Amino acid sequence: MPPRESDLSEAELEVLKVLWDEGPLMVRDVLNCMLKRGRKLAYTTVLTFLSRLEHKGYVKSDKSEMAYVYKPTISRDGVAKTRVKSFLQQLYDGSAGPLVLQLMKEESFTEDEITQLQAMLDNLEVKPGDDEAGSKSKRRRRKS
Amino acid sequence: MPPRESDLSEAELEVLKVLWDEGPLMVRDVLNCMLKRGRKLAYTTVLTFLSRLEHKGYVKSDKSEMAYVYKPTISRDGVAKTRVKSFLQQLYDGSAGPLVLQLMKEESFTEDEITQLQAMLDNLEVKPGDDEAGSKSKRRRRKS
DNA sequence: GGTTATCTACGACGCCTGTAGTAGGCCTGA
DNA sequence: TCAGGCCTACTACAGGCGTCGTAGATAACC
Repeated sequence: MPPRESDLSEAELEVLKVLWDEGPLMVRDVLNCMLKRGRKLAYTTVLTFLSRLEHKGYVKSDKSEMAYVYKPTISRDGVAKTRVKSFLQQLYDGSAGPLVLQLMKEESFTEDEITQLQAMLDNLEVKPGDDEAGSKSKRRRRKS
Repeated sequence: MPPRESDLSEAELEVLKVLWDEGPLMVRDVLNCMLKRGRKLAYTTVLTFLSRLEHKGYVKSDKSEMAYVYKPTISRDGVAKTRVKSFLQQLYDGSAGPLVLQLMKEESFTEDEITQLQAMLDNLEVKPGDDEAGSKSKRRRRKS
């Protein structure tokens, strides 16, 4: 197997984030955003990251006016999904349950998130099939 | 900042997993476990990983009988926590809500997990007006 | 005792990553 | 027209990581 799957490195991800947040940008704009975010680096470093990202297919550049404008080719959500998947695989053998449980135990949530969670849970509990027969004992209350 | 925080690489994590699962082992045993798990590599490669892990302080070795026996110095949970934290930081700016929501949406859970989740949620949802003095944040945690 | 199987210590190598310098091209204002 | 800027292409380099190979020490066996 190849030494390493061509994935996003940490620095590359940061650049992508800027592009997601601020839309298509020229190198200098990306640099400025990074600086604004407390990330100190050189113009050419940013250029390197963008080139590598383009090489890997994560951004596309268009020559417009003076300089190239870079724009992501994948969505933040897409990346998030992929990374969550592989994270899950890495640490929990692919099952989400333990992670969620741990997060619920260790982290905190907004009222809003809690409400949504409750809603999803209600939904989950009723969804796994209409087979009311059998294991209804395990089912928990649904919202009335 | 240093090029990279001295963290666990992917391969090193795999080795650690073996040690967590199987207890203190000698190099050869670790190798055999890895092979059993479908990870093909050379004896010396495993040795390298173990040495690096020891150098980083994640395992300790004791000379017993013929060969060194390696044993983790951190718990699986400890590592999991750290990594979840940094993962959260990387992708969701540190807040767990969005991740949990996404997981709930995309992944599936066992009855048991759902039950536990519900229980935790119930715990989270304290009655209105409780307010543990000076509610500066709208985040909720379980009572500890 | 010589051969064989282990184990450990070192070194090596190529790829990836973070970070940047340099050189050459093009635009612009004096 | 020339100096000063800004832009891109190319090169570099050190350190981490995945993967081993080799050589010396040690134990075990015939």
